[in-house]
Amino acid sequence: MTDTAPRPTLEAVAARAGVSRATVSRVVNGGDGVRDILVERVRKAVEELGYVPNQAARSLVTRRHDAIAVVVAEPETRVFADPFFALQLRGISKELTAHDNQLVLLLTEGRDDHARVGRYLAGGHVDGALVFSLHLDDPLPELIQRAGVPTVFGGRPGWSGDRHGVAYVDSDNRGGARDAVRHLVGLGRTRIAHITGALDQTSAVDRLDGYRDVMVDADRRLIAEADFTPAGGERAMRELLDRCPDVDAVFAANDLTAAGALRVLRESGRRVPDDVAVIGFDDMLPVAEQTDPPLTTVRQDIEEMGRLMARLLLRGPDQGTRREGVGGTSSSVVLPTTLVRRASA
Amino acid sequence: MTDTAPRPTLEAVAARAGVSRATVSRVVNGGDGVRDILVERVRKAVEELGYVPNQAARSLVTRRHDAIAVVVAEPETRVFADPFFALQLRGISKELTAHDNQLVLLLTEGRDDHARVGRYLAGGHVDGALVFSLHLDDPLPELIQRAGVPTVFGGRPGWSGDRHGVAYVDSDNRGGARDAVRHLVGLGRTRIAHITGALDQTSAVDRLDGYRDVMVDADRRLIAEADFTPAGGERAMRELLDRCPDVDAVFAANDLTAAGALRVLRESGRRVPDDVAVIGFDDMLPVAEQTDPPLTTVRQDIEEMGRLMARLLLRGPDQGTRREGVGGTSSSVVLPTTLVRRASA
DNA sequence: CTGAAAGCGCTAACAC
DNA sequence: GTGTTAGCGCTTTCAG
Repeated sequence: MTDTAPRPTLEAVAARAGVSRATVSRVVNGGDGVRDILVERVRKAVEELGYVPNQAARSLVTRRHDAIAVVVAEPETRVFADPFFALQLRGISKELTAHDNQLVLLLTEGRDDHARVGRYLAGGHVDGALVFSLHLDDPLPELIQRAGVPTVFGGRPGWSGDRHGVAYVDSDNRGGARDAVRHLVGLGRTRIAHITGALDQTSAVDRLDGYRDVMVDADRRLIAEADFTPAGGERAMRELLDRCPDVDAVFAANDLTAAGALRVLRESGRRVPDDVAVIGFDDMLPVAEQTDPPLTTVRQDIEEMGRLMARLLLRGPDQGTRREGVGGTSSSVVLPTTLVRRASA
Repeated sequence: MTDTAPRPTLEAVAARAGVSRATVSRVVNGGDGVRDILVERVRKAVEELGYVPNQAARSLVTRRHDAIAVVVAEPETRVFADPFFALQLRGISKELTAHDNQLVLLLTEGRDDHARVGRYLAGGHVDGALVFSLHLDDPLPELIQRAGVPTVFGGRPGWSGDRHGVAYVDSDNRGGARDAVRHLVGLGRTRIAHITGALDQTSAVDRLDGYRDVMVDADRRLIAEADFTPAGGERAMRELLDRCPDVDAVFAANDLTAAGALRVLRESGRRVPDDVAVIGFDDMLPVAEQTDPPLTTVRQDIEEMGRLMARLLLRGPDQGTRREGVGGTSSSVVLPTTLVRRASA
């Protein structure tokens, strides 16, 4: 578990190149202000010896780590049941790699883990953190703020009294929801229902708000609460059918939920989209394309969200739009969504 | 991006507790051989100062990092389209956390990334690596071996001439496939087809072998090659229907493929399982439970695979079953699979 | 433009 | 048991 072969040090390279350690260091770190001849000699020595800088030693003096933590709160299995997380990670990874940063993944399962993560972040092991805060009452954001690590959140954090200058990247959930519902309206539907997501997550709340924006004085019975799962979607759809048999369209908070609704609709003998039009959210391919009929849905560019989070963090908190001041700056970003038309609406 | 507040050092704690740095160090690292009174005093000082050890300084001298790299080769989007990866990661994370190790995630997208990963691993930043080698011709394993980092592979690595003593964790793909096909046979089916996965991955090859184990002299036309995707499944199913209209069962290399096959079967007017029984592989819940009818499939415990990989790595290469010798030891593990019966077969 | 020297914060012998 | 001491490998003033 320890290093096997004793790796060459700066010293060794210096000796071989016939220069001082300082010079080698300079060359290794960008090599400005060193004569070309020496640069060449050092490069050669590095090559021959297979020298790789010792990051620990470097960090010790620079106090930087070129590493950022990605914290994923994972109380539910749900997030693992969809590729959301993986895609976001991919975007993050790409951006970090481009900036020579490492990605330290911190998965939390429960209360105990919060403390662990807090400690780790406070321990100054990383230069920043990317945090996915899934629930309104999540204690993590608080802990992290206290750890004093530059942070960007994935998805609008929902803690009460939004702190000043929290940086986050989110999809335009509300706008996307509006587009979906407007599309339904454009189809001539009048009894448009909404199956919500888990309302302790801002994305669910925002999508509900978007629905309400369009359906200003909608029948309250047209709103059924679910939790982003297929099972929840089925349950909600049954309720809906029960309360409002005349429903002619459903906007579900995500694709999984929509898939559940679809199934219940079919069972009940309704044809989609003829009798009831259905729209989902996410455009989670393996789900949206496989349903019967394929799902019309609101797409968000998940990978891009990840990339942006990383970019925002690496750029640092000082480059926001507003002037620095109380509470810092930290511009946040909200990405647009697009409606993807398939057969269900 | 740098540390903000100057954190207290061992020195500071020592001063406050009125002891030497060495004593504080001892207490911090397990505190054996220190008088209880002093332990107490040190603990208090640590608490009051909010002392957290500087990992860089520690690594510099111990040459350990308490960090392992997880390398995921990602040439295809496929892997991201299913929760496989996330589940495995979760298992790994749990085990590492339990042993106070950090998880450094390395995602590779293409050729350039290989070099980067190789350099990182060779750089001695981590104590070991967990590698998901997806394709037979993947250059990564080679690179990694050369880097001289203890490594455990996820899935049997497929490079020609299997090197001595490569540690890996895999599912019993072959056995699982056998179970599936036997189940089909038990159902009285005689024209049992197989839709393969991408045959440049050992899992696909092993599943095909399992099929052949049971269908010893099967009609060759009953085997159609696909690539683990739903689209591939559709294509293969069409071929199959074309070549052998009398097919009465299909064992697909994974659930996604099975889902595609299911769709084509329905289109063609076949009833499942009455006319054609279908079995998948993976038990990828969001897919297997959502198909119509729900999929009978071979389940593998993915999270456990991840956990085992980490355990194997942390335990070190010296504790294998065999004696140490040329090529080391490194016991590998193959996990059993179980058949999950749903409606499709 | 280059080298010498002083640590970064910690652990691990080795004395006491 | 506890303290003293010598680095781990690197960056970075500061001289030259």
